[in-house]
Amino acid sequence: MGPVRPARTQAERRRHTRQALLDAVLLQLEAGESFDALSLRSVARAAGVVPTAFYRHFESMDALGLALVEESFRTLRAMLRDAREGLPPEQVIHRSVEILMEHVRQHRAHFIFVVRVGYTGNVVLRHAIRGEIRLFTSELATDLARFPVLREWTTDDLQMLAGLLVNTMIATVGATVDAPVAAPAAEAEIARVAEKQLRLTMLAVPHWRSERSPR
Amino acid sequence: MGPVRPARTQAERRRHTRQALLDAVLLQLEAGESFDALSLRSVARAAGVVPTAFYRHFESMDALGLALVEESFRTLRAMLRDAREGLPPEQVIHRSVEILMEHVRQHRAHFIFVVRVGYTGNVVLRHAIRGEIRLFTSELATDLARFPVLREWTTDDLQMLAGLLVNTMIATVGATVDAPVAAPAAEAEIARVAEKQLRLTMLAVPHWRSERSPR
DNA sequence: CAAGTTAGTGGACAACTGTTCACTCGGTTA
DNA sequence: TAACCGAGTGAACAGTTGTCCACTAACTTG
Repeated sequence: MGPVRPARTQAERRRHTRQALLDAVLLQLEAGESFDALSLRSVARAAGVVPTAFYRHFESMDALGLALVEESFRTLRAMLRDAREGLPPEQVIHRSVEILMEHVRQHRAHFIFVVRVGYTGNVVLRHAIRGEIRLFTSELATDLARFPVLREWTTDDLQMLAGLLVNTMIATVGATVDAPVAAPAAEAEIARVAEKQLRLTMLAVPHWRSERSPR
Repeated sequence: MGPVRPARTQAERRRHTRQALLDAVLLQLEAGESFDALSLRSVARAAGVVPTAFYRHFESMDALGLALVEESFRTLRAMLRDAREGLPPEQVIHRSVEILMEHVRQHRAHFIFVVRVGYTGNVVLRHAIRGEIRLFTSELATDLARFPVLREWTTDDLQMLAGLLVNTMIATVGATVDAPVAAPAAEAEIARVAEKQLRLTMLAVPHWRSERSPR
């Protein structure tokens, strides 16, 4: 069965174990562990590496967590990009939910990480994630501004609307990753509700009058 | 300064330490710790009791957590009750948000517990909390059914709407307990956004046509 | 008041934790 | 090729953890 050490160059080897550490955490999260309950040692062990080797890559579990925040939000932004283009103006909502569910299925661990750790006790990670979510919301607000109905909305109102939509998304993701893996019926039900909620929200848009610019 | 052992009867004494254990957890949560990172020993220590005494009251940290779920949702239901009565039909929304913020201020630890642990790795606690939230949502749906505009809505649609409102509440609570304690400006801003979001949501209500009963 | 019950004690246990240190040994570079 | 560098090793550390056990002493009950 040949040598099992495929990483030849030193840089390759480094990248490889680093990723093994990150993946080890994601795997344990997916298995139901809580991030703050993970020990450096268990992570190293799961990555097939001795505890001391951990420090060659991250100075602490927090640092590793921050790396995961980056990695996860790369995924989230890719999703937003997918949603941005190729959205038939009718059924924007239906397609958006489809795209969301699709991404959750494909990057389950990343979404679990964001949705779980974003509410954890760990202050530094929680704030990092909440900050990224704020950014994410702002990006969505900018996207929304392109819709004709929303063209005259104030930035403040757009943020408020984007926040509402993101809340719904987060709750949807939370429900999805909580449901058993690959349970199409449960997923479909969750998607159905999410779609209704988004439809209802958007239904209000034409009737909104901001207090701030009441003209 | 007299004797510091005010619990005379055995039952009193028991109740007293039990509550001390619960409060110790709430306090540590409020201080930023994660529930799954709390150790039985640290809790006992903070309650001023030896580790073995813990077992006289709870067989595990999970059991203690479940007790906290109960305690917390007693608070939440009290809030719902407060909101149910004495809501001037105009400004229902404004008052609801006020009541919510008021309760969060007064029972901060309980809300922190629900909002944090409801997303934690700990499966049994997470499910317990999510179950309670579902119940809570259903109660809200029932309440909503009393509003004239919603009288003809299907139960399914009412649940969907209640879910949307509860999502907004949860997000609002999350933001509030994340903000520094007693920061009126930050709180006011959060309340302002929440109110807008609820207003927007309710704005859609008169225009909603369910797919299911399209008459 | 004597016997019984029980909340809380204190010591011990093996297991696990984060971090340190001196080390090996293969890829990199001068 | 020789010196170097750095990813990963392995042993050791002091501290903490959950749980077990025999114990005490104060409240309760016959």
